[in-house]
Amino acid sequence: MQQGISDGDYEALADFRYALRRFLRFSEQAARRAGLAPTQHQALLAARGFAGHKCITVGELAERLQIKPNSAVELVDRMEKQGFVRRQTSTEDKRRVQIVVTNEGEKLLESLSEAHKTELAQLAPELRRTLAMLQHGQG
Amino acid sequence: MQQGISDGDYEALADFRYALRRFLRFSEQAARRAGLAPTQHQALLAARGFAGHKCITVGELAERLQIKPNSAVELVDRMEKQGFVRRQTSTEDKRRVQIVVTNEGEKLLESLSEAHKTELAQLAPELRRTLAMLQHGQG
DNA sequence: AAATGTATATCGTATTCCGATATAATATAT
DNA sequence: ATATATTATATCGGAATACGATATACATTT
Repeated sequence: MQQGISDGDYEALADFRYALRRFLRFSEQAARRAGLAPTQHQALLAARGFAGHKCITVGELAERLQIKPNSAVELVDRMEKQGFVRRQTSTEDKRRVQIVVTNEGEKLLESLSEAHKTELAQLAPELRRTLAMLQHGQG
Repeated sequence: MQQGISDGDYEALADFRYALRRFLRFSEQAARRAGLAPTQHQALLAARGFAGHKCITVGELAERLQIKPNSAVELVDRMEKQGFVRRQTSTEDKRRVQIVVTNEGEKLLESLSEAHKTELAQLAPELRRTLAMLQHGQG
């Protein structure tokens, strides 16, 4: 069989999506409880977790969040207004704007990240299971 | 250390989110190309992949998509209008409304599911890697 | 049969992403 | 060096969709 979708495949795909949705919903609610819009949380994480501690730029943020650059601009607007990040125009290339996470932002992110690490430990088995089901069938 | 978030944890969490975002974006675009809103695609999948071939109800759909029941109602409204599903009030409990996928819906879902199976085969290693990084550190 | 509970439906609202467009800075070509 | 093209960010109006509050129909309990 070169492709072809079986009942088991549909079920695995559906279960995988369900596990993802639960994770994303947990994440949304945790962020909201912390006073952050979900995407703001993800932006803080993208900034803080950007490889090698370089400051992320607006464009790079857009890529990491898979949104359009103009949407990233608006996202940073909102976060800056609430004091979670600061803008800093790059000295090398003055078109670029780097995003600096404030102490307040950092604090929120740390607490959220602990919760996420815990939650992911719970959900990882189900994610792995459904992925494996898709690839090796039978479950 | 009983918890505590390291640089590596932030990076793993961020990379995991990035992989998820890319998958979700792929999925969105594939659905849109097929003429489906992303959530409609996921609803079709949830209906078709619902364990044991029972017809999914509006409320169960809401649970599988992790949205509120009234949002599921609206989603089904839109899908019904476009001819991807039909409503069928349950005979056992006339409060419940079962969602029947039409041939057209089924056809779209099959083609999308093949694409998703392929794409997930690509992305699974990165998902597994970032999950493992979070739990066993060192990458 | 009255009261309580559950499943779906309706409607106005809010959030956020996007496309189109503008502006500033840099890179390239002549 | 200067005109042109490209890249990065910003602005704004519009569209989609999920939500809360509320309504209705059916079912269950007492």
